[in-house]
Amino acid sequence: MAYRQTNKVKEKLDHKKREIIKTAREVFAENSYQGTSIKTVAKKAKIATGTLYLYFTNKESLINMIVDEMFSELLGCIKDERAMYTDGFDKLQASMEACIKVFIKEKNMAKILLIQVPGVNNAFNSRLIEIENELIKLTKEDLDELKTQGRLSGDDTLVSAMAFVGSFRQVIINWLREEKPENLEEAFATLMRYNLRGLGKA
Amino acid sequence: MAYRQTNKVKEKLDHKKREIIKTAREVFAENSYQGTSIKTVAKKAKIATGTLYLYFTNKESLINMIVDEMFSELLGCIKDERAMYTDGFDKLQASMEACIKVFIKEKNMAKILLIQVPGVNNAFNSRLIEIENELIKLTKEDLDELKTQGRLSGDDTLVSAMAFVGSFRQVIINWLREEKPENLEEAFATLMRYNLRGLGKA
DNA sequence: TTATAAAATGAATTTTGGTTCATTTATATA
DNA sequence: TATATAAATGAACCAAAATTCATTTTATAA
Repeated sequence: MAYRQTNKVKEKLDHKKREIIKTAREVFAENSYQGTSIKTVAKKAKIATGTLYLYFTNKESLINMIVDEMFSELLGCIKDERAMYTDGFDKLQASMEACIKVFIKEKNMAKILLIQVPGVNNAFNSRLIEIENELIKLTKEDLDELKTQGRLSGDDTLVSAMAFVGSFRQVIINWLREEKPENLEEAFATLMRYNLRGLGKA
Repeated sequence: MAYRQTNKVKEKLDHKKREIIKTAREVFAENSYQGTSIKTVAKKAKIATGTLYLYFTNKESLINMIVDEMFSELLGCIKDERAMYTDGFDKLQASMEACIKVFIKEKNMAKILLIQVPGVNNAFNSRLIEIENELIKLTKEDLDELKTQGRLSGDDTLVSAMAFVGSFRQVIINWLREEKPENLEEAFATLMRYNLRGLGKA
């Protein structure tokens, strides 16, 4: 044999793959999945379109990789943050605080998850919806626990969990779209108070 | 001249245009804007693809017409319902009740407005955002009024208004996507209580 | 009834965007 | 340095979907 991939090259390729993913996240965040073309991603990543296909078998596998990463990144942060508390209300707060932290740090992820989500028509979107539902499920579990402890109003915990998540979601979306409210951290405190009252914290 | 459009024909054309719009709403609601083809719309409306272009200059003008109509239909209902009350809390409730009523009656509208929203850079998508922001604005006005009356907690009314609208939005989206909660009317009552507590109704 | 113009048709054309592949460039070993 | 193989290129290819247009059908008025 006259050639075998060396470590240096392997690292270079890895780095290039990360570069493609990073660029794709930016492009998907601005336009939707259906709205962005592979050619655009390739051009922005400064590679030929054919090169992209050396790293990903097709458009779908690229977006799948992105969603998989976002999935574990976000839910990982949430679970880490929650693990620091045992009290139900604290865990609730921890979940949303983790979300906000990640979204502030990774605005592109927030845009893909919250703005570009829409229809359920392709595999990509249904994965995104999965993340959302997972968060609602976690929230509902906290609420059920608090309810059995008698520390909550008797309302339907599923609806309450959706209201809880939805209120955060809306504020974050507006922040992403038009920088209103300007200070998301501050809004977070307001939101937390709003929802604790809403839940009927006893 | 040997031919001039008569009233009977004019009416027939009008009716056909309505028929196309109605069909398109159904198709756009199921697939997204980008996901539906003109041919599908035409076939479902039982006309040739070319015929559709006699009524709309292109795909975009069709969706624009649809969004324009939804815009006035929904906001019209909201304003009508609000006009029946003077008290701030009543007006708040009236807004959301109007939304829910319209969405239950016109599920296709709800799906297009809340789920099939495509990417950000689309002209008609900004109209959708307009509707959402208009509702938040109306809500904020109610909250400001209530605040000056000292009937509300002192929290930021913009964030509260977003939380308010967002909580409803989330529940309606889940209802559209997976029929959970099953009974939207009942969820509405729960949501209303949740938000009134959240607002710090005094 | 017939001539004329409107309305409708759907196959043909154009556009768009994902994917491939023959060719070129870079890298590693002898 | 020469050679074999990996990696990269981007024009060409292909499929799907938007749009057009030559032709046919329908409606009006003389």
